[in-house]
Amino acid sequence: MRALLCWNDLFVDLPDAALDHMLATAAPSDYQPGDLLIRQGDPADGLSILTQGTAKLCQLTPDGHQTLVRYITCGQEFGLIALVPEQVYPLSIAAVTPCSALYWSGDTLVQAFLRFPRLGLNALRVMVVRNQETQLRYQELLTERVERRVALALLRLADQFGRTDEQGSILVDLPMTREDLAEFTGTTLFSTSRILRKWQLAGIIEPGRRVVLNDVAAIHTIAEADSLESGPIPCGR
Amino acid sequence: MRALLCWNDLFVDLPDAALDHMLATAAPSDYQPGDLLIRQGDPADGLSILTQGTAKLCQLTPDGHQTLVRYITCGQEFGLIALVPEQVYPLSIAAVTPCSALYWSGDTLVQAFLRFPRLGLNALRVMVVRNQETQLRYQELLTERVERRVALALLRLADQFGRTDEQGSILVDLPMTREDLAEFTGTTLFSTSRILRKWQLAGIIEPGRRVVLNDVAAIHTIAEADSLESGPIPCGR
DNA sequence: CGAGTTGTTGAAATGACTCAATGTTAGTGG
DNA sequence: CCACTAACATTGAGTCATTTCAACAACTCG
Repeated sequence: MRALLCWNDLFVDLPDAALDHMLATAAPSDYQPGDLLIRQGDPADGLSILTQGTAKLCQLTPDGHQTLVRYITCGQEFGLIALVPEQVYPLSIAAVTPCSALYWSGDTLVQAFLRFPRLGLNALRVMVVRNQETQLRYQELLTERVERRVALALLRLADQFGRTDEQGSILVDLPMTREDLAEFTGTTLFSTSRILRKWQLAGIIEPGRRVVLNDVAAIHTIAEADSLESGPIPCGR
Repeated sequence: MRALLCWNDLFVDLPDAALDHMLATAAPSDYQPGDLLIRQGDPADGLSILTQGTAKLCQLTPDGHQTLVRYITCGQEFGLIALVPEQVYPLSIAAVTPCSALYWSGDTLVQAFLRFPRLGLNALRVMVVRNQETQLRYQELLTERVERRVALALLRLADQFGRTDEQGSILVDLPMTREDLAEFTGTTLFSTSRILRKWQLAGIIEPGRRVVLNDVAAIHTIAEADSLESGPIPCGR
């Protein structure tokens, strides 16, 4: 169990006393697929760590647009915003597979942070890195076309959820609809469908609820350089 | 001088000893317009606080696209990434007006953070809030059209740099070209030019290197609801 | 005053979205 | 285990916002 905590950078290099304290003050809970671990708009009251399963972070814009911020898995924390007073969760988190989590209330946390300075430093590092990632995605959205963004998204998901098989193909082990992908990359389900289909015809991927990447190099190429337009598969045929 | 530190949420509620320690270990420096306070790609070696002037955070993408992340002014910190080992600055910071800054090296900082836990908590809060802002902008980019994004950008800049005059107009006191605005909102200088011109003809703003918002309410309307398309000014005429 | 930067504007090209119709898959209950 | 249903995926045609590119006008700063 203690090992579990160490999966998260939050708990790196903490004294045993701190880990014990954290474990002792944690409250466990379980969720079924579809359950909300966090509801957007609720007061941000605590931080959690996923100990099992996969969940997705969804954000609903004021005008009703749904966006998929990212997926989290075992060992990843959520709700750091509870460290800031008077805040509200800016997004919902929904279980994709059955999930378990450990929970700490905001007060417990602030106490722990003041008692174990290292914890604060770790949390800060986590947030700094996360913000950099957010910033990077922002930049991609700003400058890249849809096809490239989808490629980047698949690579990212492969990194997080990929299982390589004997043939070197990577299964992105995560049930995901075209619409999920669209919300994740900032496009429409029609566009993702078309793009995935094109890549399937090119033999680069096997589509389905769980995508298989047959030719990761090709996707890298798309993500970083030119699209397939100029390649062997004429567009729209 | 101590008051200066308190402008930043980093130093909220710190004991006097901590403030004194921070002041004692700070190194001051000055910059002329155009100077780089930080160069993208350099090793992230320290954190600073602007004590004077305005600077812009610019990020260059691998494919050579320039983006303008945000502006910072007096009291705002930059370089928190130096808290994470082995990092590189992900962006450049350039002085827009003459600037002064206080600087702390990464090592100094880590020591200070471990010695004054409250500092870590504060920094964490700053980063959590900043990440939320980044996330919000990401979402806007994902779901909003260019015109609305420009409106949102102007409102944000007015918030940060606005000086209200007798007539209730707001001067955004920040020299900014169309291209800056374009890099800031993720569009082209042509689009920002057209949009600003349209708003000028509608009497909503006075364009120039420093934009004046005559009718903030109208911009709010554009930012939140419908564009002017359906309004008194026919588009493209 | 003149050279370079910055801003404006039009026309054409286009990537992506919208919408509607149709096909496919997965999961449910008989 | 099969049939049925609802969710998901594909595809085409039409549209539109935005970009691109080119030409020119207006600043502004030595």
